[in-house]
Amino acid sequence: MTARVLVALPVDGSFSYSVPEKLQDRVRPGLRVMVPFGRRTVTGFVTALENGPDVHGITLKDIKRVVDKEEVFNDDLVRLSAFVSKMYLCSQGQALSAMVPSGRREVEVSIFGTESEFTPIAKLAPQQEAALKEILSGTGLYYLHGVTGSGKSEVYLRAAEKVISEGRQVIYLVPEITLTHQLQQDVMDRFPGRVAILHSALSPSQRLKEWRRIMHHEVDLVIGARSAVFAPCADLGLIIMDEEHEGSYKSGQTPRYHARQVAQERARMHGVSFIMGSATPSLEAWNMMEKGTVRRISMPLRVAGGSRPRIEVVSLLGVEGCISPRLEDEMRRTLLAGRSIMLFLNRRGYSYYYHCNSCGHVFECPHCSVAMTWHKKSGRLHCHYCGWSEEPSETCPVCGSTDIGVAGHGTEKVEEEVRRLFPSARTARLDTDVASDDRELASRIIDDFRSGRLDILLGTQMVAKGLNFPKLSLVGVINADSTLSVPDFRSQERTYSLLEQVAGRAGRYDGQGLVLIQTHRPDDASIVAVRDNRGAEFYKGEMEVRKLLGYPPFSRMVCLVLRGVDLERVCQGVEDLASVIRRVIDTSGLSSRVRILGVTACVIERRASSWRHQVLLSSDNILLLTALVRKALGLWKEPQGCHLEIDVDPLSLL
DNA sequence: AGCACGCCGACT
DNA sequence: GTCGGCGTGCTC
Repeated sequence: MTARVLVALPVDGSFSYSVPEKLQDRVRPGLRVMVPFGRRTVTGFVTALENGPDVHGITLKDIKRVVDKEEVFNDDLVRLSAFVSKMYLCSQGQALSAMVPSGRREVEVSIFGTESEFTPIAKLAPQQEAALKEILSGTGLYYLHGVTGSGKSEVYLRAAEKVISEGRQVIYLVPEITLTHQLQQDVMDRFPGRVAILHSALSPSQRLKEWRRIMHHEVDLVIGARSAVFAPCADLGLIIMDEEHEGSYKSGQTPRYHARQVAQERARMHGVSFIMGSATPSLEAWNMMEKGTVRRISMPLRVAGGSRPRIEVVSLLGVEGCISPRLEDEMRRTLLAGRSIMLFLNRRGYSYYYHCNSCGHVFECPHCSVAMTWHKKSGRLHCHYCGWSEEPSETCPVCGSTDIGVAGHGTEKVEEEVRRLFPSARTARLDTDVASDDRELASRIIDDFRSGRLDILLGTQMVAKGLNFPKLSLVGVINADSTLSVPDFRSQERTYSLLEQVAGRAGRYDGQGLVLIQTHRPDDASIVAVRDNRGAEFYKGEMEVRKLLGYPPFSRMVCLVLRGVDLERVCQGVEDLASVIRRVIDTSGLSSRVRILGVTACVIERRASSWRHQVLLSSDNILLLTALVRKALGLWKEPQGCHLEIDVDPLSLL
């Protein structure tokens, strides 16, 4: 007997091994095994058993050891791994390793908060009723487009209940940070004992335990972040993705898959529905709605009540420091009234962009409409999309001011200024750094702010999500430009989404809330759209820009990043790679469908003492493009000491 | 990804 | 003469 095995290495194809006598009754498809490969021993995934002593007339090696007693993947996952491999340019074995938990021994998951308090099921509002009806009327792709408070979650849960009542399972995807205690508790109350929560704090062994429960259909609903899209539900009946626009759905490691894309394929494979939802859909999703690939279900009303806060845009032009007089004024008023303030410090841009301090003009590439990056070494501005570079002018081309240069306020500076202006206010800062190295401190800060022991909270994006602060009545966005000026064509979209998240949390503000958005670019479409509550206009305009420039969603991109310690080799490497790709494009007659956008240094050219250069490609058809790249990679070898990272549908190019 | 095989330059 | 660099190819 022989076994067909996929190895957990970047090696294409499957390999046959003979099953030794003593392992005959222990080797089955769905199990991991250890196999000799070259002169090493590696993990393999058994996908099939075959008869016959050998396949290609070569003597087969023996399987060394069987890792699992019970299956850890099924045929559906093997088929899904084939898709991931093709789509994201990795081996099928690598795809499977990304899907299956690495644990070996099962470890019980401690269950917290099992006291299931009975939550009365509320009657659905008409718009929820209508949404649910439409979703349950057929099978397909749906998008719940509605603000926070429009009651999307209840629609998800009702749809899940229906599917579960038919004996099928549901995968419920949420962004990493949204996996809060509250949501876990709600779901566990709703489906007692039949839920698996795949949160990031689970050890591989605990994850494996949950994984098996899912496989055995001991749970009906799986809730988790990105990787939960691979949950081994044999009776899958529905996939849900909340906050579809969130960047955390895209993996940062090989394979760099997007859970939305995988979910879409998986739903198709199983013939089940896929429901997404957000107040601020990604442009990719928006495009699918426009084309009719995804059915849009609008939920414009706030079921939970409350209204949108007042939103005011404050120009930073001529403002000294980072708190405008207008914001300072409102802060004083708010503190005097005994209410609390949240200030958003959008994370500072990764790179230096060039901007005019008097009119706010940002120097953009004339070909790409993307902010250019200031390079100290060359003293020039560079575009990381097409490679264009130019000498920065001495004066602003818009207003003629000479007050131009590198921009950006650091977070420490803002904190310092707040403490100087409001020395008696109780102020705290909370960002990803604080949260990651001291979780307890982070939750204490949140508690203190909620209970009124803090007056001012300086936070990054992370505090914008799902938090409910009773005394909060003023939100200040310190500098909306910091997301706007990232050298990336998606910066507008991100800015809109972030500001709308802040603004759209009506009913979470105490009384009549106020949002003050400080910016050098008060007329930017993304900011105006949030101020005037005109999302549809923003999408329309942004879609036009993307179409004009041939950016996603009107094209698909692949970014190939070569990194290595030796700059010479890295440069030579990407040049060679680009010419191989050019050759493949020409020989396959695809010059009208595939474009090399640029061969450039990455925006972050040096990281962890490695140089990074990239080849950026685009096409109207992603599978055409990935097939072409696959072909080119077969004709090219990494220079030694260099490593290639493949990013299909990159979300950011840094 | 590793690791061997094999082909060219500068050293005991 | 050989040690060792790194391009090339293979792994059931």
